[in-house]
Amino acid sequence: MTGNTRFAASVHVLAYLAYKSGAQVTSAEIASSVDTNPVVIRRLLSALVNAQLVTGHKGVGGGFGLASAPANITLLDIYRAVEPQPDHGLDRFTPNHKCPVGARIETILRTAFLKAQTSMEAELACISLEDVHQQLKHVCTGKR
Amino acid sequence: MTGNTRFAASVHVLAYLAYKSGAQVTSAEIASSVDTNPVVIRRLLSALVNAQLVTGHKGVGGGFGLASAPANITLLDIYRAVEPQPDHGLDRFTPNHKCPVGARIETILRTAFLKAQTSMEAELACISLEDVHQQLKHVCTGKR
DNA sequence: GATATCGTAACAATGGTGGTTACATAATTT
DNA sequence: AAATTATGTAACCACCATTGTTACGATATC
Repeated sequence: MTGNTRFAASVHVLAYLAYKSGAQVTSAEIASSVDTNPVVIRRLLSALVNAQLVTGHKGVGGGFGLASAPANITLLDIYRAVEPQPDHGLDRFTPNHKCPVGARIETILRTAFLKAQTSMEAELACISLEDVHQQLKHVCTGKR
Repeated sequence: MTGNTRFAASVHVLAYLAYKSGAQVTSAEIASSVDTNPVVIRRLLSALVNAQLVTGHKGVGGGFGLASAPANITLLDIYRAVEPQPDHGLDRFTPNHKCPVGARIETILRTAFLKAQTSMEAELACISLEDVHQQLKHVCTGKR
């Protein structure tokens, strides 16, 4: 186990919206696809609406839909919408500054982590929701 | 906050061993530099010994030392020694397989996460403990 | 006005993380 | 061999993030 399921679930949510292209989809319907509680989905959608990846409407016939074409939404957009800025534990890592190593290691680690993070994000930026949508249609899972 | 402090602390530990080049260093001394409990340090060192990055010796005059030259140890080696294989929450993410999206999204996400992870690890592989050691000596922190 | 739906607070259950104590094991020194 | 020093690791605790759940107010449609 590592990390939370927010990013995975959010990609699922947006993939589902792409799959239902254009329609207004309720949190209950999405929750059924993700197999979780509608409130959990609405929490994610709240962040996604905030990031302007999704639009939501209340009331009868309401629900959620993509705010942009799938080709214009990358996994990095989704990642940034629902994940806090990762720090690899640096905020809880408080070495002894009286030690020459402890005094300087944080700066060095910060630089290294930033490089790693930037590289990972660049990879996520290369994958669009449209790519995911295409794979959804063509991937043969070989399961069941 | 994101993630644990094991990787950051482990890099600190190895940087400290590089700093004390060759000497046998006790877990208590390292703990003082990291500002934590010696048992926490020994837990990390246990993993690092297992990964053959460090050697340890019991008894009077015992302690720990690097198993290789700093130039031969990369941050990726350290990362892999102390962090479990990250899955971005995929093991707890169990969508409804009766839904066409839920049935296929896991495979797609696995592929995407693997790309991102591989990219990040490649970046960590580019930084050696020797690099960190050099920075330790030259970095001007500008603090205080 | 009734109904459907979102938005969000509040709370519980679970599990990971880090700190601490305790103690067995092993190596060195005398 | 006995004392000392240090590792190795189990056990336990406190803390916090994550997720699921209930509840309920707000809002849009019919």
